[in-house]
Amino acid sequence: MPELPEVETIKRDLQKTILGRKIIRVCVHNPAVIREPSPAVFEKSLKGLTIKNILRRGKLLILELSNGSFLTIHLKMTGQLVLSQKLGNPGGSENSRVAFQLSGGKTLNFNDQRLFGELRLVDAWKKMKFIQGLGPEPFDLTYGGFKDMLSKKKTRIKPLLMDQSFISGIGNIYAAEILFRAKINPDRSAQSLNEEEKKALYKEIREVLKSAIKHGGSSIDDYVRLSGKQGDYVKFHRVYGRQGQPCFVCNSIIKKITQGGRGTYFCPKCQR
DNA sequence: AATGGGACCTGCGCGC
DNA sequence: TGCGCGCAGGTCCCAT
Repeated sequence: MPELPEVETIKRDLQKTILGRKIIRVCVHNPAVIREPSPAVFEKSLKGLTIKNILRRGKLLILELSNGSFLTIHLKMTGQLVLSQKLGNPGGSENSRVAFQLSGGKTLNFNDQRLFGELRLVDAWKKMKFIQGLGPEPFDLTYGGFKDMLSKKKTRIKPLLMDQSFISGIGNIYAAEILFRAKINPDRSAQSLNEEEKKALYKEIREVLKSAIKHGGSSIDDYVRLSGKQGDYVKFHRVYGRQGQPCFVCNSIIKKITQGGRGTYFCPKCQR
């Protein structure tokens, strides 16, 4: 599911709504999503703690708690965080897997149809293996640094943009949208890009992600914001999911190919 | 180093 | 109507 813009949107939604609230009770409806510690310890340890801060690193959400520990949430493909007035129904259509009952009468539900999602309660999030394997945040990168990173890579540019150890936060939707706007064919090798193309890629990474955050992310399938409402960025998509339809720029037919087992959408005329 | 495939799961849409 | 197949915003692990 969510890539950087969606996770950032949820982070900002959480900051506006649950900072300073206390966790009254935790109900684990499906223990599969609790990766550490055991579900019973997870429930017990969180009870009574206050939410002090909300952070994001790559596609990972991090909730800082009043005793110095951290609740980390990875939504993977179908995870959702939804704040509601009442407890989520574990058998309901929203697939509530964990419910956090908060002070002030609201409940934060972690929903996840496919159970790929991962919740962890840890002492030091920066030491997590997942975090240590992450490449730089897109907005922290300088153009010079990005250029150097690209020049060392022989791999194809689209899978590379999705490689979290190369740059963190970009997934399948935004890799496609960024490459379309930068006019780069997804099959090109990273080191084959010329200066102008590298500049365009750097610029579009920032602009596409920034715009997607501004519009609350892309609601394809399951993604919703904390309120349960959809993000509005899909209307700005130019290629993702548009195979067989005409390019908005040149009217050519948008193609779909497979790269690294993932669908890749692009305009064969605009992207060279 | 790079790439492909499968695994983890559930549910949807499609063709027959 | 029903069944089987392919597919899905992610990541990890193994084989070549």
